[in-house]
Amino acid sequence: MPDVRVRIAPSPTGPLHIGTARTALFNYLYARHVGGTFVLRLEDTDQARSTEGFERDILEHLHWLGLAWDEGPAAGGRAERGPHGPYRQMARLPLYAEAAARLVAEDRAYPCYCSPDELEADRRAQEASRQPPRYVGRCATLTAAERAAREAEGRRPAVRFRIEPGVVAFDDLIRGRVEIDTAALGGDLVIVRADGTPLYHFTVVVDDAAMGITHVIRGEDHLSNTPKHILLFRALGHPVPAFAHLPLILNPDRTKMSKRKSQTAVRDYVAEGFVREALVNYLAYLGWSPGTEEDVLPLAEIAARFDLAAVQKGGAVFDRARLEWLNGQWIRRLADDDLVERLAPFLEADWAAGRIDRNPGPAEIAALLPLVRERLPVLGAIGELVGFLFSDAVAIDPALLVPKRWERATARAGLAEASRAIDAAGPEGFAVGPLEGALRGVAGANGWKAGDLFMAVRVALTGRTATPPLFESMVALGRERVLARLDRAARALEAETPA
RNA sequence: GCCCCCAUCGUCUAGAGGCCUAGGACGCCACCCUUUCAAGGUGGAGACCAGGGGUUCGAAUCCCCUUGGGGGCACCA
Repeated sequence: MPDVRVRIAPSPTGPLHIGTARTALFNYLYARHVGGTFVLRLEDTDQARSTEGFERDILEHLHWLGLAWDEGPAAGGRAERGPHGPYRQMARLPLYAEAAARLVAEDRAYPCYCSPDELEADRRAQEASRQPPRYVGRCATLTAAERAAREAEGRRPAVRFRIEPGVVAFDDLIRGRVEIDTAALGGDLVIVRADGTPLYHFTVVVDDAAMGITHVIRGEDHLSNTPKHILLFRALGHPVPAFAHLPLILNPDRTKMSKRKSQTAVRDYVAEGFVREALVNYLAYLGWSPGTEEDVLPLAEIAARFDLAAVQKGGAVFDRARLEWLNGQWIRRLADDDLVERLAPFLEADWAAGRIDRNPGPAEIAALLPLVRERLPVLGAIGELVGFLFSDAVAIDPALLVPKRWERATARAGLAEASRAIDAAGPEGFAVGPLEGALRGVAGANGWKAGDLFMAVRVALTGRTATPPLFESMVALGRERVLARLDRAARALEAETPA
C-alpha cells in the first residue's frame, strides 16, 4: 500500500472558516493516525475573490490550531516545503493548460463558444419548463470550420469536458457505496474559462493527481461532484483516490453553516479567547467520537484514536454553549505560565482600548490566576472579571450598593463601619483571614447578615455584584485603594440620602 | 425540478441483533458547598431510537417504503 497522502485545499476568498478548519483537522488526524503526509495547497484561481490578506489569515490560523502541514507553499517568511510544488494554484497554470490541451487533443474536451448570455437564456428556459439545469451541448459537435468562424468573430472559447453517459460508482470511506448516473451531472463541464484560467473541478483533479493524493477527505457538499472528479481522473489516465465525505457543520436551523447565520471565522473565536485546544477538541467531536465517555482529549490523543470509519454520517449543529464549556475545561488545564502568556494580550487590548488604566505585567497576572482560572469561559472575559484592579476608579450604580434586604442608610453605615474596621486593623491586618474576621465582626456587632455587608463592600470596590472572592480581591487591590473606594462609595450614598 | 446523502434526548453523541425498561456530555431545573459569581458534588426532567411494513426466537441496530431534513446541479471554491 502506497503511503497515505491527504490534503487541505482552502481558497483564500475569506478568512479561515470553521468548516475548512474542521476538514483540515480531519485530514490532519487521518494523516497522523496512519503516518501519512498532510499537504496544504492554496486554491487561488478565483482571482476576483482571492486576496493575500485572506491567504495570510488562513495559513496563520491553521498554524494557530496546531495543524502543521508536511508539504505546503512558501508563506510568512517560511520556505516552500515538499517535492510536489508549487503549492499555490496560480503558480501551476501551465500544468492545467497542458492537461486541458491534452484532453482537447484527445477530444475528451472541446472549445465552447457559448456566451454568458446564451447560457443564462438556456438556464432560464430550463427553469421555465421545470427541467434541471444542464448544458445543452451547443458546441459539443462543432466542426472545425464552425469553430474557425467563431474564432473569426473574435469569440474566446471556454473548454468543456465531455461527460459520457453511464453510472459512476465509488466506495466512500464514510458512507459506503455511492452510485450516480452521469446524466444528473449537468452536462459537459467547463474546465477552463474563456480567459484561460482553470476551474475548480479541473484544478482539484489535476493537482490531486500531480501531488499523489491517495485519500480525498472533504465536506459532504462535494459528494455529488465526486463523479465529475472521477471521470476527470480517468480521462487524465490517473488512478482514482479514495474518497471520504465528512458530514456538514450546521447552523442552528440545520442548514449548512454560514457566515450569515453563525460565527464562522476562526479568527473571531480566537479574538474572543477560545483556546486552540478547545476548538480542536470541539471540532473533532463534531462528527467523531472516541466511543468512550471521555470528553476532553488533546490533539495528539485524538489523532492516536482517530478512525474514518467511526465518523458520523449526519450533519452536526455547531453548539456554542458546548464549545464554551470545553473552553473552560481547557483553560483550567493550562499550566500557570502558559495561561498568563495567553491572558496578557487580552488585558493589553483592554488597556489599549482604554477599558483599564494600567496594563499588568506577567507576575501580576500570575498572582491572579487562582481567582480567575475557574471563572473564564473565554480568555477575553478577563477584563470584565478583574478590570477593577487596573482601573483608577470604578463606576458604581448606587442602587447596587444597597443589598436587597437593606435600607440605603444601612448600606452607608455598613460601608463606613467596614472602612473603619479595616483602617483600624492596620497594614498587618490587611490579609485574607484577618479581613474576613474583621468584616464578620462588623456584621455581627450590628446585627447584619455577613453576606449583605460583603455584597455592599463588593460593589463599592468593584462596581459589580459578581466578582472573584472578596477578600482575595481586596488584597489584590491594596489597602489604600480599598479604603478610598469604601469611603467614596459611602459618600456617594450620603449625597443621595436626604438628611 | 432532477440527482445524491442523512435520520438515537433541545444540542453533540454511545450503541455495529439479545449486555438497552437506550448510556454519557453540553444546556436546563433542584439541592449541597458557599461572601457574590464561578468551579465542584448529588439528584431530576428530557429520545415510545422519524413513521409504517418486513427479516428474525429476538431489532435502535438488517431490508423495503413513506415522511422529514440537508447537500449538489456555475465560465464560485
